[in-house]
Parts: sequence; C-alpha cells; structure tokens
Amino acid sequence: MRVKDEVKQKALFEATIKVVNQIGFAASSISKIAGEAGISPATIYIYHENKEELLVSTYVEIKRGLGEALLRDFDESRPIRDTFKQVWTNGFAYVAKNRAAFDFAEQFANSPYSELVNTAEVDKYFEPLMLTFQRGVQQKIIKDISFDLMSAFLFYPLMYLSNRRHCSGFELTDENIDLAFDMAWDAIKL
Amino acid sequence: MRVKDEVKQKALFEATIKVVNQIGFAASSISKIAGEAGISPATIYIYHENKEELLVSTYVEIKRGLGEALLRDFDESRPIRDTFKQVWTNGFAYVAKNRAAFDFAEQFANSPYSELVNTAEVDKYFEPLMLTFQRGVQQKIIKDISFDLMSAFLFYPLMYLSNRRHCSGFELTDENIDLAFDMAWDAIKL
Amino acid sequence: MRVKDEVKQKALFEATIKVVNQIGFAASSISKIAGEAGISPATIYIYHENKEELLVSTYVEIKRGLGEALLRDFDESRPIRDTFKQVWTNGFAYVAKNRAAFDFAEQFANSPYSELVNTAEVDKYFEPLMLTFQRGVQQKIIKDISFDLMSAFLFYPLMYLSNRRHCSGFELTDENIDLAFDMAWDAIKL
Amino acid sequence: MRVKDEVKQKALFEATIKVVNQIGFAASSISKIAGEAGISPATIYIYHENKEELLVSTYVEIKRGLGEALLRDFDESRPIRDTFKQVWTNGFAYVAKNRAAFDFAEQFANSPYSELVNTAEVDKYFEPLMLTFQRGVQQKIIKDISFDLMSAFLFYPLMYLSNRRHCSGFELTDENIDLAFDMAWDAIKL
DNA sequence: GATGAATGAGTGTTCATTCAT
DNA sequence: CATGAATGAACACTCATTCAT
Repeated sequence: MRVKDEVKQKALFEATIKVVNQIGFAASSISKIAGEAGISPATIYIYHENKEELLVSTYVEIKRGLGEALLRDFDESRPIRDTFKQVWTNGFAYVAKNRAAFDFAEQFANSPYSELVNTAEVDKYFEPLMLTFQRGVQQKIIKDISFDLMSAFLFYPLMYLSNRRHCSGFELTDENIDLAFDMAWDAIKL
Repeated sequence: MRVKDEVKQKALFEATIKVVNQIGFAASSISKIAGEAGISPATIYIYHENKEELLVSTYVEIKRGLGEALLRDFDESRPIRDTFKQVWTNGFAYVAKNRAAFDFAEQFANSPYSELVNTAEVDKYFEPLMLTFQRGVQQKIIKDISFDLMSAFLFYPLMYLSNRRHCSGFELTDENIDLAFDMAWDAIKL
Repeated sequence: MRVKDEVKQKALFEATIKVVNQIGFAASSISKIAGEAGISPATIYIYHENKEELLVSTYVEIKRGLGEALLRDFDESRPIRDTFKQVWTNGFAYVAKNRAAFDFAEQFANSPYSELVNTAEVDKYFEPLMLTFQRGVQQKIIKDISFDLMSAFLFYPLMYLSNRRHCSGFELTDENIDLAFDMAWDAIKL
Repeated sequence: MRVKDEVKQKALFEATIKVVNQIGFAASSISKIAGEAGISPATIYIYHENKEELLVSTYVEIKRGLGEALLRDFDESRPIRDTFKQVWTNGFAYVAKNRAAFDFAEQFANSPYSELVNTAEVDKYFEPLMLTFQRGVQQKIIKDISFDLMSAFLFYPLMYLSNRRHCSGFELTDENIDLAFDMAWDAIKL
C-alpha cells in the first residue's frame, strides 16, 4: 500500500461506512464500495491489502475519531463527575454528528472482524479516561470495580441509547441525556 | 410420504447458530449450515423459505428461550427488587448454559437482519417484565423513566458483561454478578 | 403410468399449456405445472414417465385436437378449393378458441423437444388433407408440387398470421381471413 | 488494463448459437456457453449484463447480418419482381451459409425472449424492403395488403422451407427455389 | 393412487483478487 | 498511480426425480 492520495483515502473510508450501513456487512463488497467511492475495485488494493484490512482500518479510524471527540475539553483538574459528564455529553454529540460512523462501528464490533483489531492501539485512544477512572476509585469517589464493569454502566448504555436499531424510543434531548447520566453516575459512584 | 423430522429441525437451528458463531454472519452460507447439520442445502428450503427466514426464525426461537429463562420462578408478589434480581441471575445463568445461542443473538441484533423481526412477537416474551417495571414506577420504587432507559442500565449491561467479545475481563462469578446487580439497581431505583 | 383419473389427466394438460405460455419453456418446471394443476409434483410421475414425455404428449394431444378441428365438416365431394377454404376457416376458428394450445404448439415445434415426437402418429391426424392435396395435383387444379411446398403457402401462413408474437398487426376478421385465403390459393392453384 | 477482446466477443456469439442449437433454449446455460467459448462463466458478465441480454443481443446481431444479406445487390431501379426475387435468392443463400445462426433465430423468435427485442431497431435493418413493398402497392403491382400479410406469403414461407425442423423434404436446389418464388409472387402480385 | 420429504446436480450471478496495460 | 479484463470459487436457490408412507 502506497499512500498517495489522501483525499481518495478519505473518500474510501466514507464509502465503506456508507455502503456497510446501507446494505449491511454481509452484502457489502469491494466493488460496491469502489463504486460508491468513484474508483475502480483494483485501486482499493493500492490503499489496502485486502477487504478485511479495509474494514478493520475503517473501524480503527472511527475509534480514533471517537476517542478524540470524547476527550474534547478534557480537564483532569475538574471534579471527576464533571469530567465524566463532559465525556458523556461529548459522546452523544459525536453520535449526533457522526451517525453513520457510529452505526458502522456498532455493526463491526459485533462481527468476528472485531477480533482482528489491534486492541492495544484502540485502547490508547481512551487512555485518559482509564486513568481518570482509576483516580476516581483511589479517591473513593467511584466504586471499587473493574474498568469493564464501569463501562457496562457508562459507555455501553450510551451506545445503547444512541443505537437506533435497539432504542428508537429514546429521544436524544439535552434533558434526557442529563437524566441518563444521573442514572449512570448513580450506578458507578460510591 | 416421509414425515418432517423434528430432530432435523432442531439440528438445523443448532447448526445455524454454530456456523454463525464460528465464521460470522457475513461468511455464513446455506451450504455451510447444511454441511454442519448433515443435510443437503436443498433440504433447508423444505424447512425454511429462504436464508433470511432461517436466520430470523432462529433468532426468534432464541429470544423465546431467553424470555422463558428470564421468567423462570417469576413471582410478582415478591418485592420488585427481588423480582429483578431473579431475572438478572436467570439471565447470567441462561448465558452460562446457552453461550452459543446468546452470541448468535448478539450478532444478529446488530445486523440489518434484525429489521425483519416481528418485534411485537418478540416483545410478548418479555411482557411480564414490562408490567413489573411499570408497577415499580407507579409505586415510586423505580425512577420515572421509559422502558428503554431502564433497559439501558439493566438488560444491556447484562448483555455487555456476558459478551466475551466486548468484555473478556469480567468473570461471571456469583459475587461479581451480585455486585453488578447492585450497580444496575442503583441506576434505576428511585 | 397408470391411467386412473381422466379429469386429473386433462387438468394436467391444461396446466402444462398455461404454465408454458405464461413463463416460457425454459422457466417451466414440473413443480410449477403441478402447482397450477393443484397436485403434487410426485403425482405427475404417475401419469407421465418424465418431464419430456409430459411435454411431448401435451403437444401430440394438441395436434390431435387441431387435426380434428381442421377436418370439421370435411367433405371430399365438394370442389377442392372449397375444401381447402373450409380447412382454412376452421384453422382460424381453432386458434380463436384455443389460443393457449396454439401458442404452446408454436413454442414446442420450434424447440428441440419436437424431435421426440412420433411424426407418423401426428401426420395421421392430417392424412385426409394430404389425400385431397394429391387429388388436386392429379386433377391439375393444384400446381405439381410437394406437400411441404404447399404447406409453406397454406398452413404456414395461417400459423404466421395467427401468431401474435410474429404478427400483431393482422386483425383476424372474416374479411381479412378471406383475403388471405385468396392469396394462399393464388400461390398453389395451377 | 487489458483490452476487451473482440475475438472473444465473437467467439461468445458463436458459442451461444452453437449451444442453443445443440441442446435448445431451455437447456442452454451460461456455464455451458462459457465452456463452449473457452472462457469462464464470470467473463460473460463483462461482455453482457446477464443471460437475457446475451441471448437478445446475439439475436439482434443475427438479424443485422440477415438484413445485410437480404439487401445485397439491392437495386431499387429494377422491376419490383426482380428486386424481390433477388431478396428471395439472397435469403436462401444466407441460410445455406449461416445455417446455425438461422436456426438460432428461429428458436429465439418463438421463445418469450423475443418480447425483449427492440423491434424498432430490428425493423430498421429491413426498411428498404418495406419501402419497395409500399412502392409496389402504389404502382398496383402488388395487392393492396398490409406488410404482415405480404410477409406471411414471402418471408415466412422462405423461413419454413429453410427450416430443417419443419421441412426436411424440400431440397434447396436453384430450381426448387425458383419454383417457390413463383408461388410467393403469385400470392402477392395483383 | 397420491404425496411430502429429500437430494445431487445444476442454475444465474457476484465475489475477492490478480494482472497486463 | 490507476484501471478494466479476467477468473476460480462461492453464493442463494431451483430442478427433476425418487422413495417411504
């Protein structure tokens, strides 16, 4: 893979997301993605080793963007609850702005492709959150639980509530988002 | 005339689940499922209209079993917290016993196939839970929230914690399960 | 093949004709014909050895009916031109009443299945015409030509003009039919 | 990028004709045609949208060739009878040289595929004949009949007499061809 | 006599990928 | 760098036919 045209690279990511969201993982094909991106199927193989690598790197790219978004205005000096609330709000804002990318990631994460992801790389994008969580535990503000357990009541509900497939009834108003955060905080706070 | 074989019917469901779990939704094919079930691909079309219907009915069958499992020893006369705790425990017990079915359902629910499910039929299996939830709200034991919002902090964390793809770090010991339930209850209780 | 239910036998012929006309030879299948006839595919094999034999015998049955129709009111004692004119009129009347059967025969006759027909048996149904033709030649009323050559200008134009696929512009009014016969007769008369 | 191969294109047409003639429309398949042409079934889809389009375009190509052949040495300045005689002779010459193509066209024209043909395009190839016919009617050399009616006694008998399936008894000698033309002319001349 | 279950072989078509240009 | 041509392998699905009931 020779990196040359960054515009094309980006168009390719977007086409991949669009096609997968429109017709699903199973029906998505290299030629359809190429068609959507306005390039030849053969050209994809200049930018990506194979189909698998295209999908995985698209996912990682999304995760990178999500990590960036969640950490916007991140300020460790503020109280831990405020920090998490900011992340929570950022999360819903990201979904509102990047619905397609989010939907793709949800589908991807539940497919066997997800096993091919370099988890260390992805985790890196969320490291500050991990550290803040640990600080919260040490300061006895958060329950003495594992990161997974906290995620189950913080990040995962966020995803559930944002997922239109699962949760069409939840309106993403500021009020509702605040209400939901209170619930999440009740779950994890000591 | 030979009689339609219920054993074969069941073997087909199990083969479908197994294949999808092993190689994923996208790579699963009728012929692979048939091979796993030890029958001819053509035979599948005697039992199911097409691939879609095979997958959907497999999912609905799993959901039926899950509903049944969650409602085991269901007793509305007990305190609402106890009722939910029972459901919670039943849920983890179901996953422990039916890991494959659970994994299939997780993948299915995040695929576009999920749009083909008759949601009314599936919801029916979980109706008593809905009613208990509503009773909890009326009795001011549970926060005044929608069913979706409660699910985000009760059923969905259960699934997350049970999902080995997402959450390999959480050990499903009784202790951990109890701890997690406390968190869920903290989130939804008034 | 055990002949048992003549009603079913007839329904089978009609279903065969209908299906072939609706979807064409290539797409016609035993199961579709069985469906149209309201019986099981397996039952067809009680009445017919295989698909081929079903189609061929349907064709022969049609030809029998056509022969019968053409020879209605056949009277060798009348002038030869009148005899042929009667046959000509009968032919168009047959098509008007048995459009489906006619269309089937046209499709069949141009397929390789036609090679499987016992031509001697079919020719038998049209023998009186052959004899009248020969009489016409002997009496020097008709040109000294082969039966094939006469057919090319008598029976075949009849079929062409009746074939909606080829000839949608020709209206089958009595006047047009008379006019066309005059042309046919001009061609073959001495 | 490899260049689309015109030789392959032609081989494909010929293979299509050959297979259809050998085993019939109903039994002809893409893979058999590909096998005959010495290419992969998938390659056919580079040259043709689908099976239907392959068959239809093969037919149109044949019709184009037939039109060209019929109009060889076409000279409107000669007497109308001579013009038609020339066309008639050309027709039999075409069949003699292109038996396979002719047989394919006969089968095709009697199949439901024929409905997919752009008739305007095909008619164009035969337009000069149409005009000559109209001139003949105006000059009161030919009966005042429709083009269809004339075809029934000119082109169609030509096809019948050339069709080995229908007409094995007619020998295509010059003498017989002349004799048959006299009959056709008797039918249509005023 | 009648039929639904069963299947191996086949259908038209699309796939991910390679390669010559 | 980019691509259209090419393909073996696979796809979902239907076929004609058999057979136990």
